[in-house]
Amino acid sequence: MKKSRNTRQRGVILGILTAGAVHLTAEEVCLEARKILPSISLGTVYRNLNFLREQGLAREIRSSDAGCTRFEATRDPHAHFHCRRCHIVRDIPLPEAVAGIRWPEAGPIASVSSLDLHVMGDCPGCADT
Amino acid sequence: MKKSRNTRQRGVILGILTAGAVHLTAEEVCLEARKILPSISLGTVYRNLNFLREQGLAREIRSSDAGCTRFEATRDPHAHFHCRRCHIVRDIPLPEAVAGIRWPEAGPIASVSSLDLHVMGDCPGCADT
DNA sequence: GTAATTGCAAAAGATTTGCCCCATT
DNA sequence: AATGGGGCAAATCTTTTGCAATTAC
Repeated sequence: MKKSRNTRQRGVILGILTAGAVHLTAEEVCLEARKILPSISLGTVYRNLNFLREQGLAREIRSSDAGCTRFEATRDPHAHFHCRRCHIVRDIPLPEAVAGIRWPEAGPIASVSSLDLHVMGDCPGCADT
Repeated sequence: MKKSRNTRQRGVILGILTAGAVHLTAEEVCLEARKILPSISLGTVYRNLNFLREQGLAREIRSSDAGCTRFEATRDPHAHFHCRRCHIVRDIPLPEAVAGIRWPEAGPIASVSSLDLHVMGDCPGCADT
């Protein structure tokens, strides 16, 4: 693994992703980080998000729903729920039925490294309206 | 539903998406379309892809893997397999286990409108290498 | 004839990159 | 001291949009 340094910026960014189960855009991470390091630049945020992703500490989330890429800290396997009305993204448990699938059953797959499951629908708040 | 016209461009684009289980970027759709309509513009391709999506005839696919958005014609529910090496995207059957889930079991969900399941891994060709 | 749609080019976003300086090791 | 990383700005890439000309109905 490549040599890397423990910069203030990198620590802050990882801290932001780790605090709470948030799903932030790069820009949101940057705004958040500026509360602590007012001069951090968006370029640095992107560079670190990519770095953290390569290290396996962060993941990208892209739904077919919301516009741009969001990031989260890597944690236990889980799925994402997207409310099609208010566009909130929430973690939901990965149903056991999914976790238990023997994937090669599903066709031309030699081996599986990860899963992305997105569930689109209405959240309780929006469904009432 | 809004009034709409049956233009040559729109027909060609839908034809491209429908032919074979392809997953193309907007640019690829444009190149393909130019074999038939040499002067079609990328803007028109985007406009039509969005139109077809709103009509429910096409879907966007965004993986956390490959770079940009791909499009496919709407068909029976299925999942997507992404080879992390050659970046091919293939349809795979949606496992029954997933299709059968009672989603409200999964937490704060009032109702579900659709699912996106992406499986990342190696395809047989790449696994040998 | 009318209005939706196209082609083109400019605009808008999102993300990456070059360069020079600073800070971690 | 050496060099990975940061800040800034320019460059890239993808997608959207304004507008005048065109075409389906």
